[in-house]
Amino acid sequence: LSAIADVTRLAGVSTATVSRVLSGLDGVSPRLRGRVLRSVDELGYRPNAVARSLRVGATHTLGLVVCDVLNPFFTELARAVEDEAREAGYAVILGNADERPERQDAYVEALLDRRVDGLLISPAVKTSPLIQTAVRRGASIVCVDRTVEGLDVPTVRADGSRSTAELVDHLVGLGHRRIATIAGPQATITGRERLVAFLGALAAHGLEVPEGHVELGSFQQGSGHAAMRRLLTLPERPTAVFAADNLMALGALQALRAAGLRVPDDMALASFDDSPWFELIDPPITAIAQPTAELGRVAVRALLDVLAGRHARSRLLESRLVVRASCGEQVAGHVGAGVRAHAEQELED
Amino acid sequence: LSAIADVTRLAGVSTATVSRVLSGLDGVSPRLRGRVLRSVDELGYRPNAVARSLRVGATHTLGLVVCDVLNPFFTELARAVEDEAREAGYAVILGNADERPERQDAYVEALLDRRVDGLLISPAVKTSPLIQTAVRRGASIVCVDRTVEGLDVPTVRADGSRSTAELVDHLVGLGHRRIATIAGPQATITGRERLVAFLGALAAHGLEVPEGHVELGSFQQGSGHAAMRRLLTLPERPTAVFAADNLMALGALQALRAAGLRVPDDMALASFDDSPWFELIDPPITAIAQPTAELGRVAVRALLDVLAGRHARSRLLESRLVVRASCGEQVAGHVGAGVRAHAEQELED
DNA sequence: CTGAAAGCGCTTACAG
DNA sequence: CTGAAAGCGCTTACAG
Repeated sequence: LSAIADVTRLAGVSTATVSRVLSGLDGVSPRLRGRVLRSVDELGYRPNAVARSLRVGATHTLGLVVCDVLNPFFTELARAVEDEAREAGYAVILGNADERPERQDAYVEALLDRRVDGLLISPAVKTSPLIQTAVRRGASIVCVDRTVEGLDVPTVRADGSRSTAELVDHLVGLGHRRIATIAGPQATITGRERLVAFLGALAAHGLEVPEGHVELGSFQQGSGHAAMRRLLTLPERPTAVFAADNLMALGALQALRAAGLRVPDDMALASFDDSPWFELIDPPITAIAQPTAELGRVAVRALLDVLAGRHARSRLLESRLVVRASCGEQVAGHVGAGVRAHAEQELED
Repeated sequence: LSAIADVTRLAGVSTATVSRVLSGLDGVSPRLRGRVLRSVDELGYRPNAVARSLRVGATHTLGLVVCDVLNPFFTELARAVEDEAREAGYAVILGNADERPERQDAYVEALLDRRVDGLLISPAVKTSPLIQTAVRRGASIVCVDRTVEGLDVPTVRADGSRSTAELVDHLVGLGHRRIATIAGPQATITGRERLVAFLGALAAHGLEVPEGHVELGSFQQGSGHAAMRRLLTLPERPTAVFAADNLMALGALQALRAAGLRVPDDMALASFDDSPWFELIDPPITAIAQPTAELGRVAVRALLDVLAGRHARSRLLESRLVVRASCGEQVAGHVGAGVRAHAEQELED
């Protein structure tokens, strides 16, 4: 691999001139410019971005640490992030926390060591001393989907409360009274928020949640499977289950299939996070759709704002209920009113 | 952010000593070592990996360029790559070619500029002059899933021919005679291989493929949808369709649903690439499963071999047919014989 | 055991 | 318009 010195030698100019030509600065005579360009071409010279980064103090690289790359929600998010970042001239290094705080922290550290210009994190849990001190030391960080408690950084997420309440209305409207949930980890804001909204909405209908009707999962597939299996052994079985994410819904469905139970007759099922597969299941699965790609794009833009020294707002996008058949016969026109497509409101300012 | 100079100042030692302590080299007195460690701790000093990389000529970072991150196959692959790389102390920068050659090349260039130690590529198309010259200039590259023509680098992929032939046997055994395919791009080895195997297997059964029964898709969801719609308008409609990947099968299924057709009675469907959703569809979808995660891990190990100057073999893993109900009533014991779980054979050496 | 110094490959004031 | 030189933050021979 050739270095700038090879070019200077071949072109008979100084490194300053080579650098100026390649940076597109003017103030270089056409003659020298031509010689530089020809030499660069002949050598196939490409500037070393590592050296450049050290010198200019920026890597034009963003870090993205997600909770679980196997979760389609985060896949789609990552894709949008990568897309938006690329358009702005940034590469992105991806880290997968696998829902484990220590792995998340290891990634945050590795990315910061590599001097990424900014970091996009969907924190595995609500607390992270490491992230706290990183921010205090001046790291540019934006949280997406989830927040870290007491951390003063812009956060981009979708509200889950409202659509969860709509979902409960939908279920109750269809006659369900014993509604269970497979909740996410209560150490995450999304897991917590969805459970609180679920319980609150049931209470608003005067419904109590019996012992054992709140299962705590890990947001991963296996935990959804196990939780549904436990729910099925309950003496007073629920008639409907709300899974707090995509992957747990998948696991729950597998458990229902394995038990030979039919949806929605034996058990209604609804999920947070939509999936293109849901409409192909028989019956199609009712779900709450997040504006996933938009979350990613908005988060990147917020991070770019931070990097540019501009003020970046936190943003709370809307999620929306997509009613299909998995909770029972649909009452015509029942839910339409509450549904707004990805409208958005602000958290702060 | 503090630099090594801050530590030397606080600890009253030279940069050499700080560097030695942090690199875990011995030959530093306990007294100085203690002072360095205390100062590092107090400052929260973390060595700048960019500077280190420039000095030692290695970034401990791998690049991964995949065709399409929205494709679950590549998601799972990426996850395995990231996992295996992390265990070896490497971070991975992810690039998404989105099945577009020019975007792939842009990523390859950006990653090489950033001096990744090695590059894992699943090339969007069979030819890439850029990759060719990169290899000639000494870049460490391993191909995964797909190859580049005439490129002499280790390649890790799964054989699709054998299981595709098994699938055709399965279809013919169930009485299908008019079998169509939604093939992948013929400029990719996987797309080509699967189509060639499909046509070959039909020929072995004495079956011809009528005009219009070979649809060419892009490996992406929309193309599967469009292709199935076209197949449905054919005067002599096929009774079975083989989709050359996951996403096109998803699109095809959506088209069948939209047309109100039942699987397998109105149309049998099988797919290359398995999905956890397939067993939840009614009927469960017959598919060819690749050892995806293993492909990723093996590819990383091959790349690490290259980086270590060891010889790395190309590897051809086996894929396997997973018979479910989407092609018709299953004849008991019919396919079992040909099925081997992820056995493997070598391409070279 | 310790430090002064060179050097990785760039960019960018500074001087001419 | 051009180049010599400093410096980004490290590591690593080299000398003592």
